[in-house]
Amino acid sequence: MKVQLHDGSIVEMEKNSKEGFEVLNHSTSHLLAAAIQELYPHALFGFGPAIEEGFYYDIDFGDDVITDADFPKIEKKMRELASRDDRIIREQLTKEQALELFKNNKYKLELIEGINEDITVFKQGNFVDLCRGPHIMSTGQIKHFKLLSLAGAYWRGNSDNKQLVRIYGTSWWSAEDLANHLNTLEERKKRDHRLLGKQLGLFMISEYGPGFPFWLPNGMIVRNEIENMWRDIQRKYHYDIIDTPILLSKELWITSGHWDHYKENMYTTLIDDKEFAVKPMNCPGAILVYNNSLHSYKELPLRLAELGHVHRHEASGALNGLFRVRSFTQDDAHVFVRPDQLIDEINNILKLYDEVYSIFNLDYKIELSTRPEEGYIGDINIWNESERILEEACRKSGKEFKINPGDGAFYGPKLDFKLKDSMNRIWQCGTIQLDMNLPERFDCTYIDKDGEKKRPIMLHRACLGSIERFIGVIIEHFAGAFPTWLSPVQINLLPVNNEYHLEYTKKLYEQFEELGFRVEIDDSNEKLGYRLRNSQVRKIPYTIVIGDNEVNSHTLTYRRFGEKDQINAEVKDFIKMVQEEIKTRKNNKQ
RNA sequence: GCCGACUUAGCUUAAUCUGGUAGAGCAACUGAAUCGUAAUCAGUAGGUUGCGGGUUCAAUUCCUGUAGUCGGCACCA
Repeated sequence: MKVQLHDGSIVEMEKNSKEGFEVLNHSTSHLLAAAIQELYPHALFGFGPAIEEGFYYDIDFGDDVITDADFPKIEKKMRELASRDDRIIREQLTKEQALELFKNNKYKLELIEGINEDITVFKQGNFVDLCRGPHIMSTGQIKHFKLLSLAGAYWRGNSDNKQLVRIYGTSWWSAEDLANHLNTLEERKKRDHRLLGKQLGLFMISEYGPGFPFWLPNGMIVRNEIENMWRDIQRKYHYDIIDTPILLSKELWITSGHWDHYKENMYTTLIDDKEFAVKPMNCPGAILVYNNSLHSYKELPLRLAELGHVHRHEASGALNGLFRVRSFTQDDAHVFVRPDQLIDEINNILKLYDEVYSIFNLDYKIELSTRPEEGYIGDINIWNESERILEEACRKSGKEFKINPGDGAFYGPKLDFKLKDSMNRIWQCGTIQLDMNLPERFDCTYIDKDGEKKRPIMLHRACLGSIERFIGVIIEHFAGAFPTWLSPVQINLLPVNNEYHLEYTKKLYEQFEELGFRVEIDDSNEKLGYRLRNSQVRKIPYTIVIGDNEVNSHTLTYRRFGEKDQINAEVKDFIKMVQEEIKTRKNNKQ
């Protein structure tokens, strides 16, 4: 494909590359704007860029009201314009020419005022847009697109500005690619954890507690299994487990600095006329535990882990299933280390994270955020040294790694862990943050070899992040079909005939229950096909059918979720297999 | 919080545009069929149409307020 750039040159580009896709979508956003201009002559245009999986355009429709019911009409106009195959023509303007051309569009004028380089516009038919490109050569190449949704978006991303109407769409080179993409969107919808959470009885959110999830029995099993795994991991990596109060005095939050920076997101209450706050973070609690006793340099690193139940007042519009809630539990830990231990400790945590993410078959990449230019606290030598250590440790991990210069918090550099799920979506879950602030504020110390009091470095680390959110992620990652160790029900026993085969089935049930398997019998008065279907709908890992053959041979026949194969097995072999799967927390993809 | 849309039985939804006693499928319950790998048949029950106010002879339908949800935006020290 040929592409025209900002400087007017025309280059060859691979159609199916990321860049090629972006150019097509960017040009499609112009086509959208051109169609809107014809249909709604008073509309003013803001930004219209390509994004990861498509494009959008921000538009001020004035008094016209647009709904997604208008999409077919707009798409039709877009097709009509595309069929004219207008050439897309780049023109370079002086600032004065540009200001004159866009004199009726306050948004473009604002943009032009801010441009110091060459100003270019791209024209197609009657439509002209301030744009630095790149674009395709003519509109006729735009054939396979769809408008997807409509949303409000602040002009230039600033909530003090007016909201424009943002129209999202996606554009592809072939009908097949478009269909595939729409399929993926459908598949993601089917996997939506809110939908599956309802279908599988995992959790609920009541209108009496927006953002405060309830765990239903099935979801509680998943959650408990994850917490058991968490406990095993903390033991293995030599963490001490603690628990700290949910309500603590306001004074503490003033000392920690949270009150100053965060109070609008904190829930507060009065106890005997004294102000208390519900913890939005666990750090101060952990520090009180640390400061509860005197520490020798020999005790470090001291690793305090906590399933910390925190509450944060999130804006009502931000709430989203388990992904964004007001009450959640962090798999939190605070590690107090001597500077000379930092490198080993970071490696220890990286190893821990890798082990946990592997359990769920989640690949990940790591990002390092370094010291902000201004407003940071702490010794610059510690900053430099710790950034070097973090970078070195990450590079050695062999994972995809990136540095975000200046993105660190004011109190220390951090690592973020971005997980990639089975639908290629990225979720930020884990973090490791160095903190040079709180140990100072709370005067944390240890007694060093030389008998002097020294300041430890504190590391905040959460691997899953929020348990609630993480469960949301894996519901979608596994499409609700949990690995055996996590499944609310692991085995479903179906007697073919509820009279003749029930006795043997019950014996198996008792045996399995004795072994700690989560097992059910479905002897309801329904045909086998009906009960089997139910078992599949509930995504139970093993469905076992017991009929004459099994009763006579003292065996069982099982079928794995999602598979057609019927496997006849000795009872003891089946037990061994399932036990192994649970013990090793085997995931479905292994 | 902001923009927009939505809210009907446990769930999925029809009727809403054009006002006239809310209709179905699944699930539940009852009965019959006892069945070998994704839905057996018949029947019963289930609704102050999110909540409040208004317009109207009459409101699920129109207007308005409010809560929640959804899509985004902003936010996530």
